[in-house]
Amino acid sequence: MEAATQPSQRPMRADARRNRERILAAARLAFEEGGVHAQMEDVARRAGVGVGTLYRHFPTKEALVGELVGEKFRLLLEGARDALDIEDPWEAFAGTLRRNAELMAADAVVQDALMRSEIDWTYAEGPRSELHSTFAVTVERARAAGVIRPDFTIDDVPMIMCGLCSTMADGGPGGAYDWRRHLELMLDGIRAR
Amino acid sequence: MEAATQPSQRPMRADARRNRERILAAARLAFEEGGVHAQMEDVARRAGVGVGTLYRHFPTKEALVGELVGEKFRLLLEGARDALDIEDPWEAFAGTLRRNAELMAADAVVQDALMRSEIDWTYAEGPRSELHSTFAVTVERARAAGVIRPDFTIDDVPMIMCGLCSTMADGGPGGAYDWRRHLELMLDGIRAR
DNA sequence: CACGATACGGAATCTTCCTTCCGTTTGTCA
DNA sequence: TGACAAACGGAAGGAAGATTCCGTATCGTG
Repeated sequence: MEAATQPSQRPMRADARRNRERILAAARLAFEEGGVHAQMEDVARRAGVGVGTLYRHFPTKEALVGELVGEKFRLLLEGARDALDIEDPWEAFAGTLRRNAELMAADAVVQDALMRSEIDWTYAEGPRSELHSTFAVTVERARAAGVIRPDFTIDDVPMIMCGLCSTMADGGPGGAYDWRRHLELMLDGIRAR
Repeated sequence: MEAATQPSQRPMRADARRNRERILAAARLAFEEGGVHAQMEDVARRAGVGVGTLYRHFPTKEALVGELVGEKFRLLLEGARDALDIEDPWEAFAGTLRRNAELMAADAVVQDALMRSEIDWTYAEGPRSELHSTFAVTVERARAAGVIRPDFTIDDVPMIMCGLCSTMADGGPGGAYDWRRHLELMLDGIRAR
């Protein structure tokens, strides 16, 4: 979330800082809608800058997408952290999955990111692994409390989110799938019986 | 599975018929591995023909992929038909999902097809809708028997398969996801309790 | 076996995007 | 305000793939 160009150096010119924000805002918008398919030129246009400027701030499309994915994962991480304060073990677990699913539903890039491997994970690796280990605590707590099936592990979570994201992103031959229902079905499969 | 070029006309030259088969075989192979990403030139090379010949038989990549998707859906349809002969309503339902999931796992194009909307469904529409209505019978039977949750409908099935396919196709940052497990979790969520 | 009609091969063309380059503009500092 | 580095804009350059074109080779028939 800070300068991507220089690790230190003088503070970055005012217009540059402003443009960087504009670009990120435009990218959020463009990628929310079009997923990875959104084009660099489109992002530039929305930001009101030339492509050259866009590339001055983010050396490749991957870097730009990576920044957004990282941003999203930081939000997911927040969700996982908040889960630690929720008393009820099932609520902590299921509630967080629901909340974070909503976050994922909000934009298409990250859905694409979670599904296609075409994205350079290095940009979001930090938040991703931290999310993993943070939510692991909640999973363990739920299991210890006996509210989820005993064979469930934190490693099942990414898979579930992957499946879920695909139902958000797509929406078969008809209209759109009801991904919230998909999640509820899955939660019922995970809950101890 | 018959001539795509002419609705009637004279019988198609011997070498042409042979090449058509070769192309389909090569395409099956190439697309099984690479999904929609497999390239037309690659298909042609594997078939031992030039791209020109490939295009003589299938006017676009979409047409070729469509043919394969249709082929796969015909297999899925068979699965759904066989389900009608299975006594136990739960076995008929769950067993068919398992069997057809295996079929889907066998090649990547159709997974892509089920997920991304980038594919022209007209080519597989027939088998697809027939599959839908055929399996609806088994779903209804399972519900009537009280072995699946009462709010489950046939329309939930494509969504589930979509989610499932994404876990086959991808396999997150680590290796590959265990999609069979994904299916079992989901089945547990669907089964009546 | 000779002659069209068909089919073939694959280089060339077209498209779609991402990325680079460089002449111009703008912010900053003295 | 003048000088200079930093930043800008957007036309041009590439790369990857799908698709077309057309001269050549092959099949099927009289």
